[in-house]
Amino acid sequence: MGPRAGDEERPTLEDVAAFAGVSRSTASRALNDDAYVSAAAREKVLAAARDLGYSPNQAARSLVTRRTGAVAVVLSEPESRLLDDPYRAAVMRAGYRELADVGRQMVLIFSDIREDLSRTVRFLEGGHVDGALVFAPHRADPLPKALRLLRIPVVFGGQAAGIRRGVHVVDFDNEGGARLAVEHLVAAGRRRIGTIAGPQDQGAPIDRLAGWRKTLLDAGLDPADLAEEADFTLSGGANAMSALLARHPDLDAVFVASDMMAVGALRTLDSAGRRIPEDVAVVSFDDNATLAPAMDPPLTSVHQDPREQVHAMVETLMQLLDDQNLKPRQQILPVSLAVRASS
Amino acid sequence: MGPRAGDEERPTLEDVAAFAGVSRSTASRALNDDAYVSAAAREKVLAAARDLGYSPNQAARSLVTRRTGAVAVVLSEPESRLLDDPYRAAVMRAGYRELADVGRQMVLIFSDIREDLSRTVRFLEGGHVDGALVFAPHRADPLPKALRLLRIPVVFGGQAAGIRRGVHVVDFDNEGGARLAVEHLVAAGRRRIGTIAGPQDQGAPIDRLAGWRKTLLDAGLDPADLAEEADFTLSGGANAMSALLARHPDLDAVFVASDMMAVGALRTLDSAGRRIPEDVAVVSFDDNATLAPAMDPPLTSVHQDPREQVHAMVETLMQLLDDQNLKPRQQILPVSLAVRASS
DNA sequence: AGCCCGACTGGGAGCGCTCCCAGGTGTGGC
DNA sequence: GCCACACCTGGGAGCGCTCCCAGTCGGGCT
Repeated sequence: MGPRAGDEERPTLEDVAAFAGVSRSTASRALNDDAYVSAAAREKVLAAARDLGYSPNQAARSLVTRRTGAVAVVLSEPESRLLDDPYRAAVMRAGYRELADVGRQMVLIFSDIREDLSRTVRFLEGGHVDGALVFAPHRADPLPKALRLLRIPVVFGGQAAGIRRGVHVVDFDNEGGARLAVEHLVAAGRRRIGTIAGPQDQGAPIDRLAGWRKTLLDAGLDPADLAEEADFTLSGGANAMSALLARHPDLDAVFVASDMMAVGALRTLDSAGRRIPEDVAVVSFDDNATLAPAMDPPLTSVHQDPREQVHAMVETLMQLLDDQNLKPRQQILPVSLAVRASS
Repeated sequence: MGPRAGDEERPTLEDVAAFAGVSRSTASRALNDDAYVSAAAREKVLAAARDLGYSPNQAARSLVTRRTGAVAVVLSEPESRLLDDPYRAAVMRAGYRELADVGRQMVLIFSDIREDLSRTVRFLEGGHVDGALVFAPHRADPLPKALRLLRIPVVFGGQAAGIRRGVHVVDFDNEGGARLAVEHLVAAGRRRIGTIAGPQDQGAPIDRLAGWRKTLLDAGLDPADLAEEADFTLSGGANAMSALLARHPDLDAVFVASDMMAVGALRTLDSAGRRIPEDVAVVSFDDNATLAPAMDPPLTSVHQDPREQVHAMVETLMQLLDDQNLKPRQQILPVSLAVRASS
């Protein structure tokens, strides 16, 4: 009829009901497998839906149920990160899968740029999604605060540095992981143990640095001047390694706060003629499945499973959807050390 | 009132209208900046919306407009790919940005697994999105066919190998890119030019292999036995390189169908004691911004800009949304050669 | 025989929005 | 002076669905 052919043919629930010879209500009940539908009716409705190629109009449904079936996954990373951060890629992947498993659709949101904040908030407000999983916001990030005002169910992945209370958080034991790494190095007889830390405006890198420092002190070693901050990128790791090496040519081990930076560090060490692990032992963090074991030498790394984190986050969010008043809880997931040839 | 406090406070358009002292219709017009609203009324409505913290209910809106404002980006890649394929990451990023620029929300869909197909189709049918951008489907992929039946506007990114007609496609000149690469090697005096090809069930790798072969023949060189197929992964590239080297120790150049595989090839060549580019020149495809220039030595690579591709796809989709009967068109984007130290 | 209760069904209301249409007001042209 | 035609406004209908409520039917109890 109109300019667009084919569009108006989409059958509605009414059509299905008529075709099956029942009422709209019964058809709805059958399709949503409510109780109180006779087997015969259910059968007829399902057949009708199949024959007509019916699929429910989500807009209409969510208008009345006030549920969309979608969950936002918000990554508030600097632009550059996403391209080369395999951990975030794994998070996305896991988010998609875990949400699909509970019948929810993932809606990805990148919120790294200034202007994106208002867009992000507007989107979240618009009722497009039932809740949100928010990853690794920065300390300066205004997003967490904005989200709390919205009263939209939110679960954070990784500490929102600074905001710890009143929110749901699923994090790894970053400090404990760093401790594992450094204790491993100490046990191997290393004494000049440096670290390449991540950006100190995020929760995880802060905790990893703290873990390194405390463990050194506990072992009676002096951390002074042995830490270098980088930005989680390969080149950042390489540069930080150069700086450390320049300051401490006698360095015999380094704890790197991410696999990606460790790759850069490895490169620098190689150029500087250091043998790994004979001259300098390297332990990193993330234990990315495609990165850590593939390096030369394979990296000893603190293992954390993004899928496990996301799974816990989704679980919490689902509970939150059922009961908005669920009291805020923080889950700290354990990590382990995958020992390989680099240490 | 109900079990969930706070929820029912969300203001509706009616509330805004009442607050502003106008009718619902006028409020709607003001917010959607339709014509025929007095400046005074518009002003009052906007102020009311701001004061009440109003944001429109998308479900209600799209129920009547039959538009959701969302566009699906479908990646039908094997699971492993996504984690280490920086090109796909760039595509996602660009998709997000380009769609945001035209006021659309990106909804990511991974459709690599069997069971996902029906889920994907159901989702696309459910009216969640206005259209879809579908990337690099495999020859065996049933998705393209399913999508055509839906009559949902779709633009393909990269040839849906096999299906070329009747669909909108934005692709790069893969064959031309391979030609550029090989001609560059020939001009540099190379005579034993191998290739590491990508999976031959996808359009792009097929065309790249064809370009390599034809250019060799045109130069009077024999391509026989000099091609090795791999799966676009780092380790796949490394293994393929080993195989090539074993067959042809006198190889003096290799054209690799992706940056990632080239990284693997580089590693193998290095282990085998080959100097690059003195002994073996390497040219790859993708020219990934974070990968190609960062290698040692930096990679000569065929440059293609994912953002440009996505931009063209979004543009086409927008036209398609306006006019469903737009006649199918194929756009082939040009590529160039970024010459660096590896060749 | 009467009654209750559980199983099942259909109609109506309404979610929050956009669009159509009828109506009102002002301005210009004949 | 009146019509034509812009500009602007409000009410009503209705998008497709879910949920509530009334109602029917048939057994098992007292």
